[in-house]
Amino acid sequence: MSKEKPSIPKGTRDFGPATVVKRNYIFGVIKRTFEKFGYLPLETPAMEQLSVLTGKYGDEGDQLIFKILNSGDFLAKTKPEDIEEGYKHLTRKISEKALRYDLTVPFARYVVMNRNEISFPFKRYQIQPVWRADRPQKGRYREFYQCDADVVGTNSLLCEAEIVQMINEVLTTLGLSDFTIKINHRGVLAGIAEAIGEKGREGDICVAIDKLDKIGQEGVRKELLERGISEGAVQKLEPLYTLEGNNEQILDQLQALLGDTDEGQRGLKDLREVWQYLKSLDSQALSAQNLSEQSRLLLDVTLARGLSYYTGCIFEVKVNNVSMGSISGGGRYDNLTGMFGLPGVSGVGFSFGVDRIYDVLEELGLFPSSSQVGTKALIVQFDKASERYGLPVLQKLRDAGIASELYPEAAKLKKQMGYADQKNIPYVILIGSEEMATGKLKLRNMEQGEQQDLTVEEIISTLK
RNA sequence: GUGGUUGUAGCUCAGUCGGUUAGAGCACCAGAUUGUGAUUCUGGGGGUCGUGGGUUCGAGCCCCAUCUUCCACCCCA
Repeated sequence: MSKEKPSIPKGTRDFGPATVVKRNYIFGVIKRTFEKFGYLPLETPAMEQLSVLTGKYGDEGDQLIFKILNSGDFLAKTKPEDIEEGYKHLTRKISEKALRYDLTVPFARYVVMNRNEISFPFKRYQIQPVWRADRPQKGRYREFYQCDADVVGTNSLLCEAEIVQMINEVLTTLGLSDFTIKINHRGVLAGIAEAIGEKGREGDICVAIDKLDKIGQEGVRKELLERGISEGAVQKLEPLYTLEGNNEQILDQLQALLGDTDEGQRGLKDLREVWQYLKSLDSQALSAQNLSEQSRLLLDVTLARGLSYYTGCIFEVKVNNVSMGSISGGGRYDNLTGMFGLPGVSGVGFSFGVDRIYDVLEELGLFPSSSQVGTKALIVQFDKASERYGLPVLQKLRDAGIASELYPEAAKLKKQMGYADQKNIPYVILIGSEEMATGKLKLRNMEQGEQQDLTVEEIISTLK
């Protein structure tokens, strides 16, 4: 092998300065909103014990966890028989750590480890990358950021209502107006399964009906039958796809259908309570009208979500009229900490997918110019004398809060001007012998190509 | 994990049936212009054709493997 061309792993990306600036704008909006609702920041390690992560995301999820090979002689404890027992067995022998798959499970782990120091309800937000050994696709990366907000230690459905409020606030602040917050409840799904005579089969039913908008009613029917749901049950299920009316009317219809199932009862009661809270909060999610949906908050009985730890309300957010999957999702999990030996702590949370939001804002041209930062003025120098003269000027500009730089060498003017041009610096200040003599510096406006002779103070007041 | 797709200059892409020295635009560098960028003109540098094998007198082009890209599925932010 001769010179090796450098590369980065599949599904990962470098972020150039322009991209980071825009991403930070999104992070900023999300952070400010979370903090406004009383959530505090938390960070956890990039890697967790493998045992903390396995079994929390289902079999599919376990396969997508990036495992970290034990350091040193990772084969020291293995025997030839271990290989024959298959990769799952072998994995436990050679890997004890893994990259985090999401932020919710590490959060639950943190809560359990710090249960005595935390006062409940505990509200935290967390913005960090997560890793999935998935095959990359549009909007799907192997390393991506999640922005989670969770609250544990209360069953109150005010939390669910506030999640709706936060989603609405973040997305509208980012300039999005046509999006749908879908909400459903695991209890409703369980109640449906029971009401159609397939109690306990909601898992299979969910996976199938979740695809309704993609593969259509016939496709779902086929998949349900393949999964062993009876013909009669499928027929009873199908009227649910096309429930008519607004959210409250749908709730009433569901009441009639599932009212006598315990789980259905529980789900509907929760959902009604969420609506009640949102009404009292005068929520925009109830009042705002979308272009493409009748309501921004939409009760959708076909929303299922894969993660197996959800037990109550579940959410998913879709921006309408863009080619992008969901940009946010979450739900209530009653027993996540129970897996780590702390039962009886209910939690609810959700997550924004920044990478997807970025792509959506880019597609819709919604990044404001104010989200661009950069140098405002470049001081051009001709020689040592002008550099010496320029240094205090530079400091004065910075003291005045003006982002500025002095070109660090007496390069050709063409080169220095070109530098300003390329970095999109709007003003250039020229300090030559004439300027030093008069104290009037040349301020050149790079967009208009005009320049005027001004004192440092005049320049500062112009640029401020 | 399954099926397909992509890779040629820093970037976007041409490249005929397998045939001599692989091209263009943009970008970059230098000069025209010793105190003025973006515009104009002139010149210049830059390629192991993703990588490794194979077929052939001869491969950017055909075959195999591998990596990467994008897409569909599974699943998901």
